[in-house]
Amino acid sequence: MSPRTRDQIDEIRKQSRASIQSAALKLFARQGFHNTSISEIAREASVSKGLIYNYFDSKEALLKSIIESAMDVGNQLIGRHLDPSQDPMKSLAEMLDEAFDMVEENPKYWKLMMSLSFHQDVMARFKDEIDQQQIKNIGLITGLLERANVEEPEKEAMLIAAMSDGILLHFIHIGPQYPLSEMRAYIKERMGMNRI
Amino acid sequence: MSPRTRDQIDEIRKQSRASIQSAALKLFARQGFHNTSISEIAREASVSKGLIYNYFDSKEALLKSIIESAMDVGNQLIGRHLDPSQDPMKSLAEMLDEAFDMVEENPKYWKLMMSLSFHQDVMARFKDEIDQQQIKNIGLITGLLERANVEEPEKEAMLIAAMSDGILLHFIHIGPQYPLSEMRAYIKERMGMNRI
Amino acid sequence: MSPRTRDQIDEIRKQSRASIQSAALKLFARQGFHNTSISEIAREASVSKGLIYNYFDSKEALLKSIIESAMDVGNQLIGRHLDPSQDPMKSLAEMLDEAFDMVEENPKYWKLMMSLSFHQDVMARFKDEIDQQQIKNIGLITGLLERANVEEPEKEAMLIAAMSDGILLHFIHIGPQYPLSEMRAYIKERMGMNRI
Amino acid sequence: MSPRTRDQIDEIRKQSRASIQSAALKLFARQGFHNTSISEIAREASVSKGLIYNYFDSKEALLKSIIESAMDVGNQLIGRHLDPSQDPMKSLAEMLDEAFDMVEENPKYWKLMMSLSFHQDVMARFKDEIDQQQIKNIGLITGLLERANVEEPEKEAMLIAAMSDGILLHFIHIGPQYPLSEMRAYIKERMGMNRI
DNA sequence: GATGAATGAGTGTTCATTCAT
DNA sequence: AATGAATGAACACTCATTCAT
Repeated sequence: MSPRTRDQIDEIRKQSRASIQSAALKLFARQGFHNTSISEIAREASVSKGLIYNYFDSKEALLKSIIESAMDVGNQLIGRHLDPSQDPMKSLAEMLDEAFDMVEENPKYWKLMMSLSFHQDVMARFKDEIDQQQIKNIGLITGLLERANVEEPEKEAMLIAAMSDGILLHFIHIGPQYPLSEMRAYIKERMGMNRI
Repeated sequence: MSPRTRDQIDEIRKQSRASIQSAALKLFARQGFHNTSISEIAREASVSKGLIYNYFDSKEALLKSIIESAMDVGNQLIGRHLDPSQDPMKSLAEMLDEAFDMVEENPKYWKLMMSLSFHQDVMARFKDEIDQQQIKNIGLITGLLERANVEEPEKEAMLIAAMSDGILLHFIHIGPQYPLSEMRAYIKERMGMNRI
Repeated sequence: MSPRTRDQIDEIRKQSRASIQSAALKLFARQGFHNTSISEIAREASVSKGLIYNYFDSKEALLKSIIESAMDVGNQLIGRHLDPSQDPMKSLAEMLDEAFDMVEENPKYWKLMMSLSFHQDVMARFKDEIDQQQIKNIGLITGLLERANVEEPEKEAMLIAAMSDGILLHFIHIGPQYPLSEMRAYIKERMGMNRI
Repeated sequence: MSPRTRDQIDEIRKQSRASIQSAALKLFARQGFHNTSISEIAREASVSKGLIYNYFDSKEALLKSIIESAMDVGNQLIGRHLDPSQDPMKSLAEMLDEAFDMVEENPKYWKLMMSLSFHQDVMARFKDEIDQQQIKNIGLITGLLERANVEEPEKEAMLIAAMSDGILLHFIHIGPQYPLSEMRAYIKERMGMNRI
């Protein structure tokens, strides 16, 4: 009956926060943000409605915390494939592989993120960051293609980016019956990433 | 003194319907279906709330009418270029041209539709219908590519579809500075539609 | 093409008014006042919504016109059975018969009227009149029973009134399978109106 | 600091529920179901609109709960007086006494319920249930009268039921100056319940 | 006399948020 | 740290009523 230590309290807080975020993500991804109520989240997390407001200022703040604590994942993909000592087409292929793997492993999450990227109200402060990342990606790919002596490196880069996003888009919309692996292989062959 | 003629009434109805649909599309695309209220649509269309229900049974019926219109446009576009007496790659090139023309001529509309397609709260209701159309369209393009003796006609068809949607997606995010015309030309060259 | 004569116009007006009232009564009786919309009445009368307002100031005024143009029917029943030269129990029996006949012939109408008699908002100005009529009826029956040397004429009058209204009430609530005729015969026998 | 105990919560819920039901009954009876808004009920119960939906799924569910409560009371009243070892006419007299007592002790409540029973918009929803109960009750009284060797037990049962409801109806219309006690005594005498 | 497009106040219902405990 | 009763603004939708024709 002695009071909990600070460490115990911190641990409890951390777990409560996490289980709320997890329940919210699950529901947001399944049924959208506006179509998910705080009551549902509370029920899913086996927690009272009131408790959610102990940890998050509002439903929107809860969403933002989810986005923020996961945005890094995407950001880190980029830097991992800049090794100038490696064959550029191989780098490109690996980058593509990793992106496809990520989406394939957690399609619901990326569906949610894509869907959210069109909500101006919620995403206002993230849109810029996302656009930046997009432009940076194109630039990076262009650089790789230049090193590979491709003829129109920028257009090719944009085409590869559009193709990849288009395929992921279709995968996200159509779901697991979309032949993601085959398309991944086909795009690499078709765009000359298998030269080695 | 006498009531309006049927023709007058029909004209009035047609215009009211259209302006409501247009306002609704604009708002649905900008802020999502669940996050757009009938009041907002009414205000945007400069019309009373009640009038919307003279023309559409429900908010959802209004949405459906918008989506069905867009699907019709897409369906007709493809149908116009299936003439079996013509060179299939030429048909494909014309199809692509017309699609890009449409987007270039009315970018706002297609921006809205594309944006709308990411709102899963919206698309859940129409997923089946849309999937059907997607499959049919892929099938038609696959048919053209078979006639053109392309090696992997189905994968190539899916790649072309993904590419088009990917370009459109980027156009939407990046805006008017996206080199849409150049990409159109590059695609046709890169995908072998300039053989003739 | 000559303008209609005044007589023709009057005839048209009269018929339009009547068909609106008739449609309204039908619907009010079937589904209640608040649950019947002007649109439904217009449809039932094969008339435009606007036309109803040419003839009646409001939905409530339409209801009042229906009640007023029919209230007389009930009021007239009373006076017809006061002939002091007739055996009082026979008068009573006849009065009862006529009341039962009326309700049996048009149960829906009387159901509506009873139902309305409890709506203070609509019936405010009719309630008093109806209550008056009730009290007058009791007084009249008491008089008849005194002439017939019944022991407790006022209580007996109130009992007969309560019985009659109770039976009609049950008939109205339960509908055509209620054995109205048998009950009518039984009450007359049980209350001594068959002495003759 | 700690959340309320379950007992405290149960007590709060019970009281809130009851005050909403009470306010609703009052208004439904006075002005009908369709003509009473949830806002009015909330105002009458000094409670927010939203709270009503914490306790009742819909306006109709609220109505149903009110009617079912009243039907329970009626059902239990009859059940209490069916002891087969007792003189049946005495049972009947006691039943009647208790019913009149109930009305006399809480005239407002029964006034409301009776008034409610005339709103066909309300009763349509419960007609079947109520008819069932009515038939069952008539059957039970008929049984008592058979045991008492009354000549036409079923008609007599229906007459007693009609009489009771008729008296209640008059009591409601005429108000407190209606001689309820005298009528009760007179009925029992007149219908042969004082044989003992 | 007659029409029906248009209005907007009002309805039942939902839900993010607050707060006493 | 945690609860859930309570709130009230917002929502989708209905409908009596108006008015230009």
